[in-house]
Amino acid sequence: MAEKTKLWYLQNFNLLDTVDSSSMEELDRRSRMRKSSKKEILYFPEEPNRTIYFLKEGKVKISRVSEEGRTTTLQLLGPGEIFGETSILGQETHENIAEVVEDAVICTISKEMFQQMMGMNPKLNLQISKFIGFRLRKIEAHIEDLVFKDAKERIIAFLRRYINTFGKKLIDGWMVRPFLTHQEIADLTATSRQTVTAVLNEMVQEDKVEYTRRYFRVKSVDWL
Amino acid sequence: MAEKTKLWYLQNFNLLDTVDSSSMEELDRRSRMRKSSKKEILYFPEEPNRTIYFLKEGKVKISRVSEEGRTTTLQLLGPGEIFGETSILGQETHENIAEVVEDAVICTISKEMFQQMMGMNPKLNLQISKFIGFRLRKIEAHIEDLVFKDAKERIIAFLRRYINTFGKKLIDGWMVRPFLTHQEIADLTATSRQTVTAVLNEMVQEDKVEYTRRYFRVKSVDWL
DNA sequence: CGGCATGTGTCGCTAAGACGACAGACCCAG
DNA sequence: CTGGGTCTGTCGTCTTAGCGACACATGCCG
Repeated sequence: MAEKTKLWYLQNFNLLDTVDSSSMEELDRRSRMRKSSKKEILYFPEEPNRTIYFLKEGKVKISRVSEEGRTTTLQLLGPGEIFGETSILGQETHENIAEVVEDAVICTISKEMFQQMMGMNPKLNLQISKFIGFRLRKIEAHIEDLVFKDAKERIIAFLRRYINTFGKKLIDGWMVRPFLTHQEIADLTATSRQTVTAVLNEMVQEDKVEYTRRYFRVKSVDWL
Repeated sequence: MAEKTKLWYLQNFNLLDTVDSSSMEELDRRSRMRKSSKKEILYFPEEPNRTIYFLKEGKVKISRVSEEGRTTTLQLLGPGEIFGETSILGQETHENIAEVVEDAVICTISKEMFQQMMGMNPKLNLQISKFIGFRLRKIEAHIEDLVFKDAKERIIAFLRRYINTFGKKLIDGWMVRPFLTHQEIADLTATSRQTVTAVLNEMVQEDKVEYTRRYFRVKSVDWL
């Protein structure tokens, strides 16, 4: 099951790879590219939602802030992912915040143009459907984590995903760089900064892991 | 904001209403209808996912069970709603359990047929997109509740939604029937049965609410 | 109509984990 | 190279809510 999902994911990871070259060119023509640096906010809740974003480089986080000011991060996105896809699902205003967390290169295209392209290109249409299905599953898995896992398990599950998505495999383990702050991990896992610190250090004690502010290293290959 | 969502929801509530009559007939021809009684399971996790379900009457719950046997309910669906829509989003096996919780009348159609119809009918296509967007928002709101609200707030928020969706307005309040068991509410809100009992009785103390095993009544119109 | 299964009400215990506080480390900008 | 802002490590405290236990109510079915 895990195997299957992984394969499926890899096959479908980069939406744009599977689009035929003529559409690809059209997309290229019709979209705009820009660079955004860390801390830039791409959209806020309540803002009109008329654009699809393709993240080429960097990282973007999608999050929510409660009325009392608490923050939770719904997703951390890397190169090859898209976001703002709810605009093509009839959602007229944003409900989340999109913030660049690592200097990014982003392509944008208006939902109208994109919908037009989808209409002419069944393959693209299919890809987008699959992508949305994938996102739905991801969100439901997030709920499952929140309900069934305790804080420590959530943090570890997140680290696994993070390493798998953004890390590099070494002979003797895995490495990710740059690493996140404890607060960022806390927001991603709905825990507190202090708990993240504690769990991380416990893993260091157990000699499973090593980290500084710059990198995070897993000392075993099969920690997955 | 809440107003808008409500309106939007009502406009789009019954997917089938907005489909033009020729497609409607076709759908009617191609789908199968059946009755299912309480406790019947429509699908389990891991089962192949090749069908769209239209719930005409009754209630169905979509839930998950953890490895340790804990249960959480992701959604409680009523007449006019559809489920199993992930089949058209490329999800090949189910990840949730669909169980009838109130005797139901359900139409089913194979995903292939439905996709074919969607291809020929842009209006239907649009409706389904909106529906999926709506579902996505609902799930994200669920996460927000889990992260930001405490047990009591989640229970109350759920009761509001439940009353709004399934209740009838009275001169002096609202009424729903039949009512859920405390355990069912607990599963829906990721709390424990005892906590639900406590919260419910606290509301009875405060004279806001009245209930038996058969019905639940809110004693004020503006409890919404 | 009586008994058994299922649901409710209420305790008291316990643990998880949030939070504030504060010291010390780190790191970049000036 | 140094100082201030940010991040980390560690305590102790406090609250929330889950859980087991058990008595009682309800109601369904034979």
